[in-house]
Amino acid sequence: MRASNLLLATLKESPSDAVVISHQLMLRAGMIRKLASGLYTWLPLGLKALRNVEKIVREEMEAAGEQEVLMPAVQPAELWEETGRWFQYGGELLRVKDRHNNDFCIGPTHEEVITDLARNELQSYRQLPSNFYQIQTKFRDETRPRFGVMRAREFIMKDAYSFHASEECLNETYARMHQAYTNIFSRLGLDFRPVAADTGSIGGALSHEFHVLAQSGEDDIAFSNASDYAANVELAEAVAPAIERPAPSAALATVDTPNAHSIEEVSAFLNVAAQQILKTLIVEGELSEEDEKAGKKAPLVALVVRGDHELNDIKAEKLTGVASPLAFAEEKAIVEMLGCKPGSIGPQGLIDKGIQVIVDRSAAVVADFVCGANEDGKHLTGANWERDAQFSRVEDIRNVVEGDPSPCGQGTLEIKRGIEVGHIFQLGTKYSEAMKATVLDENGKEKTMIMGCYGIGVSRVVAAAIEQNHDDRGIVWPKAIAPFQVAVLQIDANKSEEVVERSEALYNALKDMGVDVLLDDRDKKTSPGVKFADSELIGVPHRIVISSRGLKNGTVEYKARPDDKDGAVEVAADDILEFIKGKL
RNA sequence: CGGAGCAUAGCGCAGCCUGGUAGCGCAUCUGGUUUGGGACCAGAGGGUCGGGAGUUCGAAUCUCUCUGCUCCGACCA
Repeated sequence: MRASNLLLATLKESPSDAVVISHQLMLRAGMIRKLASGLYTWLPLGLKALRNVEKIVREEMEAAGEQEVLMPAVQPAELWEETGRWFQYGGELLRVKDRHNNDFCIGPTHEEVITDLARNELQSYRQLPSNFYQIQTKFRDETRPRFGVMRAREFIMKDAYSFHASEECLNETYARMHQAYTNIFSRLGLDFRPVAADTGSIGGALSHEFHVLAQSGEDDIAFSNASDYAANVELAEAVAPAIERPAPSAALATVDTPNAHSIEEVSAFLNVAAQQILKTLIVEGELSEEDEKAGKKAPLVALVVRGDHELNDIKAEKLTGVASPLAFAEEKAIVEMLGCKPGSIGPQGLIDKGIQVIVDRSAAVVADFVCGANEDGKHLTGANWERDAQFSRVEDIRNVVEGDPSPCGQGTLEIKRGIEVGHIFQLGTKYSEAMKATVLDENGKEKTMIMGCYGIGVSRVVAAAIEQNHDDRGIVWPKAIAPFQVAVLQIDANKSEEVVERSEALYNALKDMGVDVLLDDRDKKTSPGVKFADSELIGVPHRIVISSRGLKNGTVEYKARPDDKDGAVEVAADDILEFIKGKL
C-alpha cells in the first residue's frame, strides 16, 4: 500500500471523549471513527488489523474441525419466543418490526438460529458431533457503551456452536476449543489467561473466559500463586476459614455512634479493625408468582459479611430465598421492618421478625464483633453469634480478596484486571430442549442434542492488543496483528531520483513476496518528522528509511518497533532486501 | 436504569458569568521558502454556535423544552 493512496487519517490530538489508551490510539492512528454511541466505522488501517485477527481465528477454527457458516444478523422473534429469551432478554436486545409488522431482533448472539438450523439439518447421531462457526456483526444495546470498540453496541464476534449425542463428546470438543482459543491468543501475541467463569445469562454447566491482562480491564481475575488455578472473582470460591469460632470473651454493650454509618466511619469512630465489624445488608427475597400476583411485597433477607469484605452479587442471587437479580431493599421497607435506617443494622433478632439471616463463611467465625444495634446512631460491641444473634445458615457470599487461600488448596490468591476476549460454555440441552432439536440415536429413539458454544470478541481483541502493547509514541503491534509489517519511508524523494528508485524497488520486491508493506511516498510537503511520527503511531514493526543522506554512503536505515537494543542500524543499500527478509 | 456534565469549523478548545460584527491552535486549499523528528512566511476556504420555543430593539450568551453525546455507578464478547 502506498501512503499517498491510503486514508492515513492520523491525529495529533486525541478526541476528548476517549478515556482508555486503546480508544485514544485507535482514533489517533486513524483506525476507527465514531458514527454514534457504540457504533464505529473501521477505516482502512483498522480494518487491516481486524482482518489479521480474523485470519488467525479462522485458521485455528478450521484446524479444530469447525465449519464456517454465516447467519443473518436479523432474526425472527418466533425463535426467541421458543426459548423464552424474547421475554427474558432486557433492553440489550434490539427489537424491530418489519413492514408487515412482524417482530424481529438484531442478533446479540445466535443460539436460536443455529439450533433451528441444527434441528432441520441434523437427523442422526451419525452426524454428530457437528461444529459450526461464523465471524459476524452482533448488536447489543449496551446501557453504557464505552472505551471505543472495547464495549461497542455493534461489534464483530466469532461465535461457534457444537452439537453432541453425549456428554463425553461435548467434553472432547470443549477441550479442543479450549486449546484452539489458547492457540489463537498465543499466536496473536497477547498476555492472556483462561479462567473459570460464571455462565451468566447464556446458561449452562461449565464455562471458561479468556482474559487479556490489562489494567484497564473491567473484570477482576483471581489467580493462585502456587498452581494454575484462575477464576473470575464473580465465581472464585471464598473457602471457609480453617478456624473454629473463638468463644465469646467480651460482654455485649450498646454504644452511641452518632453519624457513623459506613464500615469506615464505624471503624474509625470505635477504633476497631474492619474485620472485627460485621455489616448486615438487607436484600429482597424470592417471591412466588402467586404472591406477586396477589400484590404481596417481597420478603426481606439479611446478608452478613465482614466489614472488610464485599458482597458478591452473583453468589448471593443464586441462593434459594434470595431474589435474582439481586435487589437491595428499599430504605422505607427497612425502616418499617427494623425501625432503623441502613447504617445501623445488625443481625440480632432478625429471624424473630421473619427475616432469614445468611452469614458469610468468614463472618460466621468472628467473635466479639461490632454490628449495628438496629437503632439509629447506635452499634453493638462485644457481640457474639448464638449468644447474642442467630443466623439461618452459612454460605459463601463474598468476593475473594488478595491473600485468601486458593480454592484449589494450593497457595493464596492474587487479583489482576482482565479484558474478556473469549468465552466458552457447555450449554447442555438448554436451547436444544426448548427448540426440540433432536436426532435419532442408535436405537432409533429421539435424543435431544447436547450443545456447546464458544465466542471471541474479534473487534475487542484489536483494542485489547493495543491496551497491552503501546508506548508514548503510539501503538506497538504484536506482529500477527500489525496492519503493515514493514514501512518504507522516502526522505528527500524530490531531490533524489535514487531515493525514489531504491524505495520503489524495495517496495515492489517486498510486495511480490507477499509482505504487507507501506511505502510512505507522500509528497515533499510531508516532512520527515511527520513520516517518522506516523509510522510509530500506527505501530509498524519494521521501518526502513531511504534518504539521500544515507545513500551518499550507500546505506539505508533500519529500525524495529519496539526498539532493538542497538536502535537504528545502517544497512548497505544493496543488502536491505536480504536484511529485512531475515527480520520477518 | 440512577447520579453528574457537555453540545461553538473535520479535531482540540476560548467566548457565555456581565446580551451588541463568532475567535484561537491543529487539519484543509493557493503561492513561495524549506527537507532526518509532527517546518516557515503570505494569503484563503470552512459556522444556520445541536433542534425548537420564549424573553429582548437585539441571543452563542438569559429561560423553557426536546435531542444527541460523555463521565461515575448497577449489566456483558
